[in-house]
Amino acid sequence: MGLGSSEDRSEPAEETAAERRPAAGESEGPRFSLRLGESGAARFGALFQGQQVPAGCTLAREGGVLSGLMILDRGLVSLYQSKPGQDEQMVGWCFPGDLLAGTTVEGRSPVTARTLVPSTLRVMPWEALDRFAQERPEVHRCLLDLAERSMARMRAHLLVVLAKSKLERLAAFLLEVRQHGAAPVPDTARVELAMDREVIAQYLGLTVESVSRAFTALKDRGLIEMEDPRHILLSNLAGLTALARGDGEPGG
Amino acid sequence: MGLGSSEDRSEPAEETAAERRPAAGESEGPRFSLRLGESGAARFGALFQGQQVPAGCTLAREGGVLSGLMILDRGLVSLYQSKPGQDEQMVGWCFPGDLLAGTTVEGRSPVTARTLVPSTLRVMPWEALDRFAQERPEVHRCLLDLAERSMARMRAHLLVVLAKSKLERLAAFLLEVRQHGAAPVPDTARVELAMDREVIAQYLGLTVESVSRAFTALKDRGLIEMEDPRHILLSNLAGLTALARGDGEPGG
DNA sequence: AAGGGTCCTTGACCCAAATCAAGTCCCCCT
DNA sequence: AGGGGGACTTGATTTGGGTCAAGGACCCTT
Repeated sequence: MGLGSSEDRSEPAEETAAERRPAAGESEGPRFSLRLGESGAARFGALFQGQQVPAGCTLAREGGVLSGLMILDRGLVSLYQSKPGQDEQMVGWCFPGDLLAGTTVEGRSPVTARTLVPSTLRVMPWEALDRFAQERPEVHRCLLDLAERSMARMRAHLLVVLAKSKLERLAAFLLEVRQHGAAPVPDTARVELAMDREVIAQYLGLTVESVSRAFTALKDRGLIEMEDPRHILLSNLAGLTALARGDGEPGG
Repeated sequence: MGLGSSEDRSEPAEETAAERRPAAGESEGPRFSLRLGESGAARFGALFQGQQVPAGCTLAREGGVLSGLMILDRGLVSLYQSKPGQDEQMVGWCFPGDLLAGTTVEGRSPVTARTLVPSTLRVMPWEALDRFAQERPEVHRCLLDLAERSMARMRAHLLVVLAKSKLERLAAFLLEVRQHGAAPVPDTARVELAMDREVIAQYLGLTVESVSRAFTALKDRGLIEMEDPRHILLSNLAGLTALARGDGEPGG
């Protein structure tokens, strides 16, 4: 039960740190940048327990105690905040390399975190983190970088939601997914959506119907093609980017 | 010019660190919590240069290099991000105690920061911070706390903007201002707005007209009274809170 | 006191997105 | 293969907030 939350969840496959310890610089290692140098990075990585969890499982609950620092290594996690009264509201996601659970460093999670796809977590219990930090204080600096990354994404999200139309929002969303997706080929303009329309709608501050119409509209404008609802081909990246930035006039 | 940005700005009154060094625990000291213990806090505070800046001056520019860590000690700062094409979009504020400029720790500012009222900044150049951190590595931990605080506020903002109506947004805004205002009396339900309707509108993702109508609507419902546009009496805090949370039905 | 500016409010109208209501497609289950 | 259900799309209608256009209140200047 080394996971961050002690709440109910489907059974994650347990693995020891030793089994998953990466050699320094190996591609299997954690995907966050460490700035600790080779040996430091290897040792930091080794302290993490890698855990695999299935899709749809809750990693942290809003207000719940976290037993350690969690970093997402592979997969996709969505973050929710409860709206008193109604159901919960999605407020963001974690991509591989992100600090989980809204990057609280100790204590209680400010959000509920749930996997959207099967994911791998690296978990470092607080005591281990403290021990490591005494030896390599730069760890905190590096956590700050991760926090900054989260904030940058939140600011971008806020910008989209505050100032953009339905179409612009969806375009921005697709580009964000493409950017942070696992796709290693940078000019591959095909994204796989790990989430359903409902989740996208919540993220963008729209309704499911509006999202669906926005997809259709983008398709009609020749900016995307849909193989199926979850597989989108961004056939006009430049146009999509212009639209997302809000400077592209829909002249037509 | 020890200020964070080397850009043009109105002349801030320069003061030496010595003049403003606070005694440990003195009320004049920096208002952020340090977790460094008394002596540590005092030394950290002493390293900061206190600087006073007038209202309306730009402390950091998006993409601009910051010469040091800035923490807002008194006053109010708004943060903007540029929307390519159009003018800039407000994305948040800093209240006293907040890390400035979206809490980047080194390098370039992700946002433009501008004072809304005359403010006091504490500035720590990077070199001084590094020196201090070698001696007291906990500083980084404490910066992480500040970052977490920023993120919590951003999440709350996102929640408001994603899921709430005009009235709910304004109610949430008023409560936020009350909470973070300088008012020392917790049950005083009177807030002074340091910003005009335009800034409020940008923050809430509305237009000036909608904000104005929302003020009027809150007044008509007996939730607030307006002495003048900048001085609001929250005459029904419970009702306002219920509205902001979205669970209060506007029955009537 | 008159004039002009800025900020705020109000009114009339319009439009983008929400809501309500069917469908359609696809997958899974038996 | 047939049936049921969830996810997605589409259509019709409503509505909340945007837009455009006047006012009003206040301040600052002369």
